[in-house]
Amino acid sequence: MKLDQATIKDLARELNVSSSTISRALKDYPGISDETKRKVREMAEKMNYRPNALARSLRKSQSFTIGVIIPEVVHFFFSTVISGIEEVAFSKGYNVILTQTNEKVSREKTSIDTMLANQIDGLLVSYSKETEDFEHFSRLLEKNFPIVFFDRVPKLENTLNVTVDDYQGAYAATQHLIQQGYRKIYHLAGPKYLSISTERARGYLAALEDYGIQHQPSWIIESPRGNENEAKDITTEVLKRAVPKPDAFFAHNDMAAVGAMMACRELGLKVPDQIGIVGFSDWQFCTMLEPSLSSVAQPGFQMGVRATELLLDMIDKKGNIEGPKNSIVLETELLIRKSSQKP
Amino acid sequence: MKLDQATIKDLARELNVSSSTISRALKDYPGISDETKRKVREMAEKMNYRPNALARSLRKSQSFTIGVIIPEVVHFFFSTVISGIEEVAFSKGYNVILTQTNEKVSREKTSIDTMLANQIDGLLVSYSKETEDFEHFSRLLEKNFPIVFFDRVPKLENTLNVTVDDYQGAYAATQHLIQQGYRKIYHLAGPKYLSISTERARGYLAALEDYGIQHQPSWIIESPRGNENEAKDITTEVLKRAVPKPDAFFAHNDMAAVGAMMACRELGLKVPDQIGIVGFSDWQFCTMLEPSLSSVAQPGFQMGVRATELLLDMIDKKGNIEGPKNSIVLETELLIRKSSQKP
DNA sequence: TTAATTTATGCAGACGATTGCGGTATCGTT
DNA sequence: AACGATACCGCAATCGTCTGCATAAATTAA
Repeated sequence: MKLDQATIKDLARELNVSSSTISRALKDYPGISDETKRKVREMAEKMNYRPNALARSLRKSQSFTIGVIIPEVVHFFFSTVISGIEEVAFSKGYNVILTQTNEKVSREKTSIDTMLANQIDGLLVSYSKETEDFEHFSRLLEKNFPIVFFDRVPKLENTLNVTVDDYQGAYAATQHLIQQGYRKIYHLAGPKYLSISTERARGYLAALEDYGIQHQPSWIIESPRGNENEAKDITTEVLKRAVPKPDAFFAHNDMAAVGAMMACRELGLKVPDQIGIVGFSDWQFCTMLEPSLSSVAQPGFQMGVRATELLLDMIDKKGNIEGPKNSIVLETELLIRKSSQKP
Repeated sequence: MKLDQATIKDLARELNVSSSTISRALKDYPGISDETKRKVREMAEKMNYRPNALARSLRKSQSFTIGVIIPEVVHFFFSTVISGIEEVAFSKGYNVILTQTNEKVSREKTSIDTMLANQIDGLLVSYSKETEDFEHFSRLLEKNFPIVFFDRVPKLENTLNVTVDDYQGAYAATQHLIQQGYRKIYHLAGPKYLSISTERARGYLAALEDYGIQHQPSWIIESPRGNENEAKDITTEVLKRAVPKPDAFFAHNDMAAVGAMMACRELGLKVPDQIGIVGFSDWQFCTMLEPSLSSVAQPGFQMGVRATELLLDMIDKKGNIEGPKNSIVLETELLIRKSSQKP
């Protein structure tokens, strides 16, 4: 069970040199003869030596591991972010330890605790929907612990964030609906305390304003959980009772958009003929649906990449008094498909 | 940047006792007075002491961390497995470090290496599509290193596996199509060297045989990558040229099923009226499609749970000469939706 | 030939937590 | 008064790796 790996000491004993020599030879330090280095390397190969990362981390008090906190892996968007993160981290010799919070603050906190206990060098965070108090983050930030937030960013001063331009994405989506001739455009919004939600709502409203579309507060309907069933129920209600009757929906995510689509289908309303729909995130299934779902694509992989680059940068220049913190905002792309194009 | 955490020594200095006492007090060992324990706990609280998991792991040569290797997080199925894994692991005080191979053996190997360097106590593996040689696993298995394979299991002796009953699931799906009156049932198969693929193909064939359906080898078409575009192309070809013309498809996964559905739509063939379709895995989008896609559901969460339980069990009874190895096969469930029900 | 360098290696003490083995009080017993 | 039993606690080594400092040998300079 325990695979008794050879240690530096074993190599030392075998070659009749000190463990310091082994250590230095393996790291190709100066002051060790080429001959010795060669012998050490050969023996290491022969004995199948693998360094003990724990011991190394303990000694150097740096673990070369970063922690990643995300709400849920099932979300297509987050899974692409993960790929981006791993890509950069691995290429720079860092390990990634990942946990999902399942949208629970409690899990978020314990995860951070165990990650810290494991001496992670930095943290990438997209916090849970439940998180309204950021004390468990600010506590770390005060001590200058490297954290980069992505997608969902906290209302804190002086944090490094990587987001997409939710405002712009929402604006473009809404603008597109308007240009297609839709007028009574309702918005299926996300939870109010998530920055991404409010940004998307802002963009939506701005577009309506800019195009002089008369609207009412009741056009924004919260669909906090953002899954298709919830959205379907809500949309059905709206389609039945709301005045004026909506002729389009801009949803804060694709699941909600699908919910709206399902509601329309059940009520015999044709998409896109009678009702236009645009979602957000460009999940895989968008192109599978009939009609295919227009959506605002977010560069998940890119987000992972940029966030990790930022974080590793922070970690590297530890001593360095932090320069100007440059948060990053990535562009979105509106993908126009059938669900929002009037024939 | 470095959040100079208080160590046991700091507590010891502060309280004028030895570090051994601190260690024992915190672990509530006998032989330490209640008074001392109280003081230690208070001081630990006050100084915000967090044990250094690395040091502990090094000393105990056990890291309380398990490694998880999966092909891709984007796969709905795997993301649910992950949740099951985390659930059990966390509840038993284990950490999880996860990496995706992106279906590449090379990544698989390096991941295992760094995980071992980090002294993981065991490994949960679903290997990549590229993996045809299992030497990097058998090497570890020989040394009795705890590994549990899930979903995709290797052709090796004496391994612990957790799978779903792919054969049965495929059989049920095919049987269902037959009972609905479909006769020319083609199979969109996965890569031949994946056990899950061959099992599903076996179940499919068995059902055809049992119901006395005449069939040909050409009815099984490989769609190795298993995504919707590949499957769509393949299916289009088949629908145009194959003799006899298929009246149903049983796909080895849902993406391929969607591809088939898209092909039918483009060729003006009605699902389920003219063509019946059943997929595998029950991705989220199955219910979103029109017509909704029948699929064989796999208990991903359960699989994660059981696999982790098995693994932790192995880890616990390390010394124990292993008893009979009991692999686990979980039941699938055929979810009948519109795509396979003749009107 | 001797002193000054250079080159190659070893010693020993961290890093933080754990633990076997002892040591010192304190108290009760005979 | 002397002894053993308890109850508490400390010493020191250990896990595997790294590294500042010292040391020895080999080389060069003077």
